[in-house]
Amino acid sequence: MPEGHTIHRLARDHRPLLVGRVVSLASPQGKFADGAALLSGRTCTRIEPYGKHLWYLFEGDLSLHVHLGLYGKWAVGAAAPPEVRGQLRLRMTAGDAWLDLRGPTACEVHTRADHKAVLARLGPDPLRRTDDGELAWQRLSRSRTSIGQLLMDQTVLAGVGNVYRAELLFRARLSPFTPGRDVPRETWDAMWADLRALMRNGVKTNRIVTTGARAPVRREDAHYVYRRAGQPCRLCGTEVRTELMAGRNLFWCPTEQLEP
DNA sequence: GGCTTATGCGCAG
DNA sequence: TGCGCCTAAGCCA
Repeated sequence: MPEGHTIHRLARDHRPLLVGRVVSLASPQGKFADGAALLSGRTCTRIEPYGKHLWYLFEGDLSLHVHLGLYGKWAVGAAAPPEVRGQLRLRMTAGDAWLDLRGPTACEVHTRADHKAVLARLGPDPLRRTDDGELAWQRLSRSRTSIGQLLMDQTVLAGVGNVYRAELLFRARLSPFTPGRDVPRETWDAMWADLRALMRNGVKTNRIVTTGARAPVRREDAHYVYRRAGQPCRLCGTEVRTELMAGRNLFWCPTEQLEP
């Protein structure tokens, strides 16, 4: 489930397998053959997540840039890697570990300049301790675009996807259709703080749970509104609604979530 | 086993 | 605005 928390979790899980080690790269599918050859045999120095992007830095100022998109997935294991089958974009091996990447939107070699260029167009990432919501506020508080769309705009905020969007707005009791510039400052401050807490919990548990349900959380108890169209709102019983907003399914409760 | 759906995003038009 | 990427889980039979 690749929203920002997934990417930060992957970084955390992959670091002990790769950082400080010589890594071999291959692209059985062939689509990344040149890049794999270029990076193979180098030592991985650092793994850096930012929003939904992930960089594996190697010596020589080159990095592997991965964006999972909607379908991308990593599989990881120790000892003998499984027999290659299907479309395997990238296999990395280091020591005992193997890491297989399938279906990513982006898997490419970045120079330091490429890396910087991507970072330059991303908004603050709630999962980065030193980032703060001020930059996002400057953008959204001047925009007539709906808060529902702004939250998904990676140049405003990095790492939020469709699940966090829907759940954050519900928890703030804010209508997704509210123009950015009509969002009260204190509402935004509370949303930023809430988002940080939600996403940190997402990294820890490797899933998105926003209802405060206690573990073990059943899938149907994990969210307030996301993918609950037609079901009763957990607070007021009103049917949760859905509608396409900028090509993505939006979910909200029309009773609980009002414009300010 | 087949069909539907999806947490993303760049591109054509 | 709609399509294509390309994968896997969830659902049905």
